[in-house]
Amino acid sequence: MDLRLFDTLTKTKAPFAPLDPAKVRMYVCGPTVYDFAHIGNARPVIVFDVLFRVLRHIYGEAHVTYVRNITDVDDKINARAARDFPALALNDAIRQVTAKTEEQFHEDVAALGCLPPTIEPRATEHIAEMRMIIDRLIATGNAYVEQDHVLFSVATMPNYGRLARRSMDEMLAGARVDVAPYKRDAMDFVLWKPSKPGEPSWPSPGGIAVEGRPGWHIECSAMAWKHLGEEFDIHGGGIDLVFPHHENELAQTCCAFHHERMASTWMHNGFLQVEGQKMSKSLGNFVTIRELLADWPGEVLRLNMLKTHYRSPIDWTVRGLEESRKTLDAWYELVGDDTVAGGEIDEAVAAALSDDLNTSGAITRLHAMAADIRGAAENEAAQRKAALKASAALLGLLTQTRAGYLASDPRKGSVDEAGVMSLIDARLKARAEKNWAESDRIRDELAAMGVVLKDGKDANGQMVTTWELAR
RNA sequence: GGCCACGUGGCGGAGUGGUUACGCAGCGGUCUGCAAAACCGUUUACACCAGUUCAAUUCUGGUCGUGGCCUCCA
Repeated sequence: MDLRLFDTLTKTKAPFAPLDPAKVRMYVCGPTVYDFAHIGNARPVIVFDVLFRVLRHIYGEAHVTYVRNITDVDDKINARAARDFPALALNDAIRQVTAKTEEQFHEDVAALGCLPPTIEPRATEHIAEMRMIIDRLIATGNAYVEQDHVLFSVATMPNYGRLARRSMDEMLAGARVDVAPYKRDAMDFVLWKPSKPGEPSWPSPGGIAVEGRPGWHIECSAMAWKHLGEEFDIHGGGIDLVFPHHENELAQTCCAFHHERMASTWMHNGFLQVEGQKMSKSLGNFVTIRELLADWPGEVLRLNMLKTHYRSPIDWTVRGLEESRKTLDAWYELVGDDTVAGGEIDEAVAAALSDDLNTSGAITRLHAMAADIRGAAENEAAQRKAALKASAALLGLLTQTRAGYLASDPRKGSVDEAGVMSLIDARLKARAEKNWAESDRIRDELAAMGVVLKDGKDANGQMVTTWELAR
């Protein structure tokens, strides 16, 4: 399985060769924990979960380290803490906000079928590493102290702008940033800044007397360095992070450790729109994972996300979700609960995923595999079901039992199952007596409850009626 | 304003210099007491205009449209 990945830095798809195949290392920028994650936040989590699974498949579970950080130092967190816990001291309030939000995030992404990362570091636990990197940058002349701030001097980094593919002139031409008085150059960015009274603060680097807190970009440089080293294999995140966040991380890490590269491959997922419009609170189409999970099984959200290639923009629509649910309903009905374990992963599925995570290509192949099960003899069908499950699992799909999947459908709770079953029995009885009027009346009654009947025959030719919720 | 990405049939969405993507929906059929489900079959495409080529949806240029970044938003 030859993995090829698209690298944002070179804008080309290239064969992936880990620095050390015994220790494949990936870093993905995680959430800032101040509120429920929205469906746009879910995209990188799901996309890089698929990559994590593919890497584990190729190199072995023990040989892949996936680091996804939690940003728990941030102005928005401070604001939220002050708003929600006015009675507490700010630092205690912040802990309340970050602990609660982190737990919600973990619940949400687990429902989306995402594996926990190998390591999930918190920014607040890596202040010492940030100070160390900042002091190194000051020592090398890449950073300077001004009015109790530490700033990165962009002019000292000849390649600055290469990830975002823009020159300094271009950036200045389009800049709408106010140049702060402590900046020597308009493009310089903050590594460390003084804390306001009551805000979280730590002893500052660079010999600054007052306490302060880190800038955003330095957090990721520090956490990636601590857990993955000076150079590692894959750095991922949303495309909006390319500039300035990743550009600045790259500058910090490369200058501090004297490397040309930070990560061998930079990967960025595309943006998500909702019903054809950009998601924003003012448009009222801001949709959280939690809200979607109230209407759809988590796995439906996952499949819906993976139908589109990760670099393409995706339009998140109810119509698309309905289609995704229909597909999963059918697949789960097909494989059932009695699938034998240890199925072989289909080569075409693996090949599609190794081609820069072509998830739609892989899903196409899953459809074909499902069709093959329908036509197969019973003993062969069992094998093919196992293969379908094993192959889908590489995308984190069909990882549950059918019962587990059905139970994850929030609509299920709205129906009285025992009542439905007794109505079905009554209808079968009426049918046996050829009382079609009564049979149809019961069918209509169930339909009014949103229950659709499916008549079939079992192996002995006996009439069997199953039901599902209206689509 | 500067930089960048993308535009495939009713919808979603791969891919390719010349051959059916696939899924959903629709339509026809089998089955059924009638339906539904299932199964079989099937219509519709490559934004626009030029250029390169024997041949372009696929390469090049332009136009229009959509989206992203430049405002610590994935």
